Amino acid sequence: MPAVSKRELIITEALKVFYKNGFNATGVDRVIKECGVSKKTLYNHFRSKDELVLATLRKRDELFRHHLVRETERLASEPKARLLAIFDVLNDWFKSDNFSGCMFINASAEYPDKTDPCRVLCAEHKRLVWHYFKDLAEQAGASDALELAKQLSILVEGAIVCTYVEGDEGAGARAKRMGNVFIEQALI
Amino acid sequence: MPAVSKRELIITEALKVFYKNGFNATGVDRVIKECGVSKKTLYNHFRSKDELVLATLRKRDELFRHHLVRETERLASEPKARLLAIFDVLNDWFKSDNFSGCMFINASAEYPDKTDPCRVLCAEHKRLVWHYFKDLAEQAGASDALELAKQLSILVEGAIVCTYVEGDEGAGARAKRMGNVFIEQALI
DNA sequence: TTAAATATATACCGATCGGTTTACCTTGTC
DNA sequence: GACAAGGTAAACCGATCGGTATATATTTAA
Repeated sequence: MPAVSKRELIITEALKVFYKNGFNATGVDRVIKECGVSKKTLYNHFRSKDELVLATLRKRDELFRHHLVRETERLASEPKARLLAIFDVLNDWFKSDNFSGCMFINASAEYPDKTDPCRVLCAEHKRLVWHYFKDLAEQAGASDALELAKQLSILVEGAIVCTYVEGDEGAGARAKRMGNVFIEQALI
Repeated sequence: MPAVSKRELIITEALKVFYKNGFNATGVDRVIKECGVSKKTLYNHFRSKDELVLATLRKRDELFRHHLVRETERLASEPKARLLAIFDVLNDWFKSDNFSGCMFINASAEYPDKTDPCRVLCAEHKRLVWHYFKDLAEQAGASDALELAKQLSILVEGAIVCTYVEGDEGAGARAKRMGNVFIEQALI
C-alpha cells in the first residue's frame, strides 16, 4: 500500500485539472496522463467520470472550507474581526497565480440540471460557507446572525465573480469595505 | 430572402440551447437540429463553432443590456429610483422559468483562457453593465459614481450566484436592501 | 427561361469521448 | 516458490465531436 493511496492521488490530480480546464473540456485520458495512472486503475476506483467529478468537488469543499476557517482564525482572534478577515483570505486567494474562480460556480455552469448530484453538492458547499459566517456572527453577538451571514455571502460571491469574470483586482478590497458596513450595522 | 435571416435564426436558437445546456456540452448537431437547418448552412454563416459561440454571446449582451435599460427606465423615472429598480429587474429575471444564471459567468467557467475572445467579451459585458450603473449614479449626483457603480456590480453578481448556485430565492431582495444602503450613502 | 445562389439531406472524415477488455508485470504473503 | 491482488500499457468498443464533401432540391434574379 503506497504512502498516498491511488484513489487520493487521482482525486488530487483530477481536482487540479478540472479546476483549471473545466469538467466537460477535460477527458479521462487527460486525467490519467496527468497522474501517471492506467485507465483501468481509475475505473477501478471510480465507477464513472461523473463519480470522479463528484469526488473532486467533495475534496475541494473540504480543502476550501478548512483553509477558510484556518486562515480566518489565524488572521484574527475576535469573532467580529474574523468576519472582516474573511475578505482578506478571499483576496489572497484571488491573487494566487492558480486562481480560476470558484470551482462550484464553475461546476454549476457546466451542469444545468439542478437535481444533478454535482449541483446539489455545489449548493450545499455554499450553504456550509455562509453557515460558518453565521457561526461567527453569532459569536460576535450580531442582532440577526443569519441576515448578516447571507449579506456577507452575497458580497463574497460578488467579489469572486467581479474578480474572475471582469478581472477587477479591487473587488476583494471593495467587498471588504462593504462588508464592514453591515458588520458594524449588525453589531450596534 | 426570408423575413428573418438564416444567420439570425441560427444565433437565436443557438443562444437558447447554449444558455440552457452549456457550450461544451452542446454540439453543433444539436444546434442545427434545434433550428431545422443543415450543417452546411451553419458553416456557411459561421467559420467555426467558436465563432457561433461568440456571435451568441454578442447577441446576449445586446439583448440583456437592452432589456436591463428598458425595464429599469420603465419601472422608475428618477435616476436614484432607477438605481434601486435595477434589483427589481434582476429579481424578475431570477424568477423567470428559463433562468439559468448569467450566461457570461457560465461562459467564463467553460473558457479558462483569459485571452480567449469569448472571455474578453464576457469581461466587456460586465464592464458595460456597471458603466450603465455609473451613468445612473452620475445623473443621481452621487459623490463617487464609479465607486457606487462597482459596489452595485458586486451586489448584482452576488445575487445572481446566490440565486443560481445556492437556490436562495431571497438573494435578489436582500441585494436590493444592501444596494439601498450604498445608494443613500453616496447621495447624502 | 435559365443560370447562379443557396438551401437541403446525408455520407463521410479523423479525432476524441467515456468506458471495457486483454495480456503482462510487479508486489507482499503464506 | 506459489499465488492472488492490484498495477501497467495498449488495443478496442460504439458514440459523438467539429468540420467537409457530394449530390440534389429550392429559391432568386437577370
